[in-house]
Amino acid sequence: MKQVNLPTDNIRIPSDLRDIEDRYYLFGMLTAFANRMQTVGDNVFEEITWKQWFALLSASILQPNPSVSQVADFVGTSHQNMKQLLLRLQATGLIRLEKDKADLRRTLVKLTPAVEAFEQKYQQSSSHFMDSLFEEITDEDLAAARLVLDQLYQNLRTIEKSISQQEGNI
Amino acid sequence: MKQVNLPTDNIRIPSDLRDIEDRYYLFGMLTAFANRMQTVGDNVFEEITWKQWFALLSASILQPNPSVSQVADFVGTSHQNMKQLLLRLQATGLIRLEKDKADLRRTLVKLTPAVEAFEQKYQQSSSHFMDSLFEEITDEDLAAARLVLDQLYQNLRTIEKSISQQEGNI
DNA sequence: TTGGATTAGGTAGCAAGTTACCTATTGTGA
DNA sequence: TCACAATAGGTAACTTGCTACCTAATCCAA
Repeated sequence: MKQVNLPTDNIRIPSDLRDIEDRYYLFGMLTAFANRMQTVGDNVFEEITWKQWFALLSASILQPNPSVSQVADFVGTSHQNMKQLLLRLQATGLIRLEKDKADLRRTLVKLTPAVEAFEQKYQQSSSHFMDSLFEEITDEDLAAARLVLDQLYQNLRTIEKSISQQEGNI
Repeated sequence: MKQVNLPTDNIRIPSDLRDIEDRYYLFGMLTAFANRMQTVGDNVFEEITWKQWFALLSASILQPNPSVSQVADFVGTSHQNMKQLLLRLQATGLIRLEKDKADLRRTLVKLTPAVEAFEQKYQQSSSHFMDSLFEEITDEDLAAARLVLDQLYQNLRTIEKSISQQEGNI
């Protein structure tokens, strides 16, 4: 049990909570971060939301020609949700959804040339945003945090798989 | 630091995640983790969702008598959203929403005695879940990751405030 | 003490997420 | 080759999240 400083400005933390376990603290921190990240991130771009930007980034990482489900898996959401999100993204003209002629089940996510202009438009502001977000965090800190999060994510995937196997057995 | 370029149709994409800048990697990891955490977490409890559990935990941390907005701020969501979530939580009987007689604007979040039985019911499975999630992560790792996430969260709050100030000036 | 600022919350509309269950296509082994 | 499993996605109903904008209660300073 260690000392905990809960990250809130306008909420007084009762002293009996100093003993929260680090694991739960990390947990709450990740949840609150994800929640607030959406709010803040939606202010970075005019045309698209923060989640749409992350789907766009993911699709670009997975080029060439990822399917809807591949992007969904990369982002960590269901294919149903990703499809809806990608349809909205397609409406902005940044991507194009195309049936794969080689496998009629798949829908491919293709980036359009509009992405280049989009990227140029936000190059400065997005890198400024990243600089602000990672201010005072060194490369060493980052690398250390990355190791822990990698392990955490791997463990989560393991749990996820054991759950879906259980359900498959019913 | 490597440059991240959002690709157009004719730009080659790094196929390996290790080529991505650490900051973007951490970013994507946090997002994917939060997404998958909801899916996995919803399997931990029968009666309530993962988000509802986190709201319940937050309300218990903020006792005595936090308001809806205080819980919302702690969790990192809007008060409108938190109110809806707490209404569903109230329907399960674990909390009670009450007008504050001393300040008629506020709605207080009170835990009911049912929480105790709830905690007992899930004591084993939830601690087993935590053990699985943090497997092979040492206390030192945890502490290191926590320092980074604390700084990251603090930076995010700073950006959040500068945004709301900008909007206030319009 | 009154009038403006602040704070708490309500309403509405939409984006993003889930599970459950369905169809269609593709892959595979007897 | 043909039945069946696996894969990709569609539909529906629901929870969780947001912003914009509203009212009501409280606070505070002239």
